[in-house]
Amino acid sequence: MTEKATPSPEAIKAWARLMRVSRQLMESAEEALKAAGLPPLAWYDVLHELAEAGEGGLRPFQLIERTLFAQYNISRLLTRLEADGLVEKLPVADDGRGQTIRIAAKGREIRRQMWAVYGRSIAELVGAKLSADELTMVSALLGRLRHPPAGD
Amino acid sequence: MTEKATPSPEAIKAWARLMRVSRQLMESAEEALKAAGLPPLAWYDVLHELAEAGEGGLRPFQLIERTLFAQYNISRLLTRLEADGLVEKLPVADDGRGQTIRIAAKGREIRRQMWAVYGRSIAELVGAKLSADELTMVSALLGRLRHPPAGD
DNA sequence: TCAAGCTTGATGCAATTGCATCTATCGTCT
DNA sequence: AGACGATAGATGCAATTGCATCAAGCTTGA
Repeated sequence: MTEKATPSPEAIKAWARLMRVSRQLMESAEEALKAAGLPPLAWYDVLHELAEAGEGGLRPFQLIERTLFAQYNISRLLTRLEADGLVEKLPVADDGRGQTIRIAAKGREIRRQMWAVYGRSIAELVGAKLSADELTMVSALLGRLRHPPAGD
Repeated sequence: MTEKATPSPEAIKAWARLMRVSRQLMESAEEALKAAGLPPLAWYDVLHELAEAGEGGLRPFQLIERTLFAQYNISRLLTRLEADGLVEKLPVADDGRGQTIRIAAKGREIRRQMWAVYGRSIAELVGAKLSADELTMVSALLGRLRHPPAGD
């Protein structure tokens, strides 16, 4: 496990699998959403975070931390979400620069509809392919690849 | 492991980890290439396939099968690669529609330079985090998520 | 208090992606 | 041969992304 310039064959294979499978799965899920006439996955990620945050909402920079999207990406995504009435932008009292984003009723509804499709994709693409123990093992191993690493 | 509309918590967690970690790792690798003044990962994928194919080259539709890129994406990528002198487009004898793409000497050289950086990323981001056995396990588990599945 | 630097979020512009469609050629069937 | 559908690859146009930069507000420190 020492740092080397040239990766082991096992590392190369794991990397290749990871890249290929994740892309394939993501595209499948994306396709299912599109087929249902629903917005793309990125919207779900944001709506999910906002739904979990509740009425207090979140600041855009918090969304950036949680979703890993780029700043300009979030900025424009929020513009679209607001234009569609899925979120509200509220001024924040103690910081004139900032704003608080709160999910709107329509946003919760769209998120619900998206989850019906997205959740089904997850169940079919992942839940149906591996046992609970195997899924837990995948999570644990992938967790150690994060930065910072975590094994939970 | 029956098909359900609502995925298990284990499936959701594994999915989330997979999406998040793969994106994070990809971005790290991409960033390393950019920092080295080298082209993006997509170029590597194509050059890699072409290098493996050897002098015979590959048809664009074969590249699509191997890399999972969209047709228009490959078409434009090849235009750029050719413009940079990394590949050659050759007419193919028995099919007037098609062409054969062959990697050029400069393409091999760029690929070599990219691998120096990319390989290091893989070694650091993956090879240094998990043992060989664990990496093999990751590959096997992810392999079962492919379509079609494979466990090798 | 006010200048200098940092943080938050937006935006102009170029490059890329996605979608739909197009052209050209091929293969097949009559 | 000729028509019809399928396949290979390119491309116009709209949407999105990435990069760099900007404007506005905050914080600190002399």
